[in-house]
Amino acid sequence: MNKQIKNIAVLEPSQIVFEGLSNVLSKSGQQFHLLRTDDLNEIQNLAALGKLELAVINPSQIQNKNKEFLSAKKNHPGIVWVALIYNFFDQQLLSLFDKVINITDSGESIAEQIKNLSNSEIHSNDVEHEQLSEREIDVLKLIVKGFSNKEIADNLNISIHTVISHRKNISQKTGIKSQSGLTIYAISNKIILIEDFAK
Amino acid sequence: MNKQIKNIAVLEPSQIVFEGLSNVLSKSGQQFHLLRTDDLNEIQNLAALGKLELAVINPSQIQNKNKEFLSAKKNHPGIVWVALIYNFFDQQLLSLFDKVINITDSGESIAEQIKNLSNSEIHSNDVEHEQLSEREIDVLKLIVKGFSNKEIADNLNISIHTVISHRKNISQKTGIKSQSGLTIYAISNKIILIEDFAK
DNA sequence: CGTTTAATCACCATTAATAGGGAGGAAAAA
DNA sequence: TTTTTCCTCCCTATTAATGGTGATTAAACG
Repeated sequence: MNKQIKNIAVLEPSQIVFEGLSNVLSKSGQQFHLLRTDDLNEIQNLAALGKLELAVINPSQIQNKNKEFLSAKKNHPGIVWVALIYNFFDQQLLSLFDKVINITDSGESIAEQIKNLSNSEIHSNDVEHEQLSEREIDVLKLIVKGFSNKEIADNLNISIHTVISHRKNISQKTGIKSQSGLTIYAISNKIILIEDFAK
Repeated sequence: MNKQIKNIAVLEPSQIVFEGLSNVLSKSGQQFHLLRTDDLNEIQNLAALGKLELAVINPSQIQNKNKEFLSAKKNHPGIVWVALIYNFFDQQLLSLFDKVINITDSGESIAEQIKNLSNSEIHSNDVEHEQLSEREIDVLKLIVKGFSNKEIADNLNISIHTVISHRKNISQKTGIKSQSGLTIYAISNKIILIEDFAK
């Protein structure tokens, strides 16, 4: 088993999670060097300096930055990209990662999973995530809030036909037809926050 | 400022979160003694021994155990009940707690919030939640999955009229008419799990 | 300077959902 | 035992959403 120090970039907004991860990994018998980062660019800079083997990322931090993330992956194929999740995320987003680790797994399990990740034999299926346009997101937000097409039209000061057009495009792009599916899509993609509803 | 050791019971399934919290609190300048627990009973046992001042709880651990939780609160009025959240929770569930802390807050902020919590001047509003009937929940689950009334009827082997009736009652009871609202209601109340969608 | 994308608007036909109105039976609570 | 709740079913209108096809304009990309 590889006993070298592994350098890991961590993109995670919660200090608690970062420190917990650090603790858990330090007990694993392998040495890790964790670097806390604030964005993808920082990870890319670290990667450019070499010796970075893993990037552990909270997927919320790359949301709506798919292209950026994909290009980072392309530019640094030696890195294993790990999603550390403690929330609901869209499957398409998670599929961009080489590995998904859940925060509720036991410490040993997490350490084991990270230990065993090597930068070989990783191949990901880069699904191009079709982005919604600004206007489509406007409409989606209102759909999710339960507004009718008419209400959405009034709200955005456009014709109901336009709203319907946008809806069609949203359905086509996402492959989701039901309002509930769109709601879940919107929650998963942080287009809306569920807290807004629990007012 | 109080410089005594504070005993805190922590009900949190994620080891990472527990250890991160422990780290963050240890840097606060006040001494805390964290006891990791697996369920409410354990917290009550600790409370019975006295000297327990705070309980930090992941609300998912008391979901569907509202009565148990309320009785624990009643039995141990000296304890401050804190929700530590890193997920979406129903506002009514969170309102059972004396304080809600978000995991994405900075370490200093979290430590500060916990330091400043005293077991005085805490009062909560215990809201009774109107329950949906079994059958209504069956229907709601299918609504949220995006099924049409016809599909729901076929699925449950009842007439479409019955489905519509149930929908009427659900709307009346919850005050929610839109599919998206119901979806969020169902997610918040764990009637459905969002993971089921990300198949 | 074309090409593409986004945003806007339109019509038509079909299907689905909502908002009212009831009604009967079974089971549980008062 | 009366009352209430739940589950089941039905009807009539009205409103909303979907699917398809198309068109115009403006901005952005190359």
